[in-house]
Amino acid sequence: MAKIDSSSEQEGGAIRRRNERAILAAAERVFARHGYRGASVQEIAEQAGLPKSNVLYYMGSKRKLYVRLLERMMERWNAMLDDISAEDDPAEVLSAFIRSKMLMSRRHPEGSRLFASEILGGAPFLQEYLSGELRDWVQSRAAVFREWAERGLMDPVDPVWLIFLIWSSTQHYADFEAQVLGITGREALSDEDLERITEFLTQVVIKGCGVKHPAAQAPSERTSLTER
Amino acid sequence: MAKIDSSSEQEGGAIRRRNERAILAAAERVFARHGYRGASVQEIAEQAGLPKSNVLYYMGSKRKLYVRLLERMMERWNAMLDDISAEDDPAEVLSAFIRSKMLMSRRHPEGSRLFASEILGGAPFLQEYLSGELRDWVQSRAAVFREWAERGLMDPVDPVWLIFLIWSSTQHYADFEAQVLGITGREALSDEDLERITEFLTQVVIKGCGVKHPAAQAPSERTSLTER
DNA sequence: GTCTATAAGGTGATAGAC
DNA sequence: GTCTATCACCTTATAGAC
Repeated sequence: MAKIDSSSEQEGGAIRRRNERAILAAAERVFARHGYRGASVQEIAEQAGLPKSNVLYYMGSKRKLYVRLLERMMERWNAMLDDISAEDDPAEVLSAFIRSKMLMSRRHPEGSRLFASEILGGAPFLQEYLSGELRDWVQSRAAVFREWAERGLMDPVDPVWLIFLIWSSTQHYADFEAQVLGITGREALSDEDLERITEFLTQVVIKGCGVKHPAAQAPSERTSLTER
Repeated sequence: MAKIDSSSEQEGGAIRRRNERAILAAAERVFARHGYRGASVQEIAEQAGLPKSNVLYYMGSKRKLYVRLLERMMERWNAMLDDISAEDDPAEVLSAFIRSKMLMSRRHPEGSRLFASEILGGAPFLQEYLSGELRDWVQSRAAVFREWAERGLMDPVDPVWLIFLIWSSTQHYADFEAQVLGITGREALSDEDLERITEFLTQVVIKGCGVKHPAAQAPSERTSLTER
């Protein structure tokens, strides 16, 4: 994958850094809302408080800007995906997995929607990533889940469908936010709501997959999957 | 307006009906892929095998065409949403719910993605529907779920989060099809795959929410299969 | 570095020929 | 009923003034 130059080094002045940040934030919103084609550089520029040409000057092209946003989102994603091993406790790993995904929906809803929009459109820019890097990640987790099942630590569910279940049910609160708010009649979901939902999803997944709790072991501090 | 009336007194002749069908099918694909703004009437016309002006002649405007597609999808949705009562068996109702949603993803993937795209963009055309009709539907189901919980037929989970869980995890296979195929390395999901996924989701939800099986099992505590 | 002006082409919609 | 020609506008991108 292409590296991400975080734009903060070298010749980037304070102005450039500030403008780029504003453009990226605005672009994430606009692309998330209208998709790649539906988004216009003009609208991005307006939301960033800059003239249109400035956006193209900094980012090169609409396409490059879009790819850069996708890569930034993939980096956030990767930063979250720690390694696990068959020696870890299934309940803890699954719980941390769900929690970190919910946190991702909470902290980067526009990024999540940008990603969703890209997938919805057939993933023209991400097909390589999906069938390469991400597929490998899923397969390695699946192998661990299968070993847990063999050891009788959980039911022999298909690990891939389980991963999709966790992804979809957590991303839902970012991607379908408009629906969630409309149906619940809320203006926004509170931290407390999110906590309740996280607990609900964790319980359903762990209980639903027959995950055994380690008999004599208190839940140890396992913070590698959770942010902060 | 002189109308050539050939063999059909209904609104629109055979040609019109055929063309409208082609336009609706093409438009659903294009809107699903690129969103409302990103879709062009030109592309819809090409995929329908008609000149651009013809699409606008039949449908009035891009906007009307889009709204018509959303309404058609809502109709399909409504046709699926049977009434339930607290007297029904929870396991059966939840199982049927999941199965019908999976079938919806299977039969109308473009419609599902069109809907998803609309929600992703903030649901500008559907806000009324979400906070009105659909909200009422959810609330009435939620009331039934709560009564089941009070009767001890299932765990006291929040019904709304449960409905979102079922929606998200089933729609995932239509909306994120590109991701699912990329990761699984398949060309398409087979009927058998869908059946397995349906069974998996059903099991996780029913077991995860502690839904009791009606006739076969006495309500006494059986801790051999589920904890607590 | 920053922004105005403009190029080259696509957009939704419509008028009017057939 | 059907389709070609056209409208005014908006799109991305660039050239060049300050």
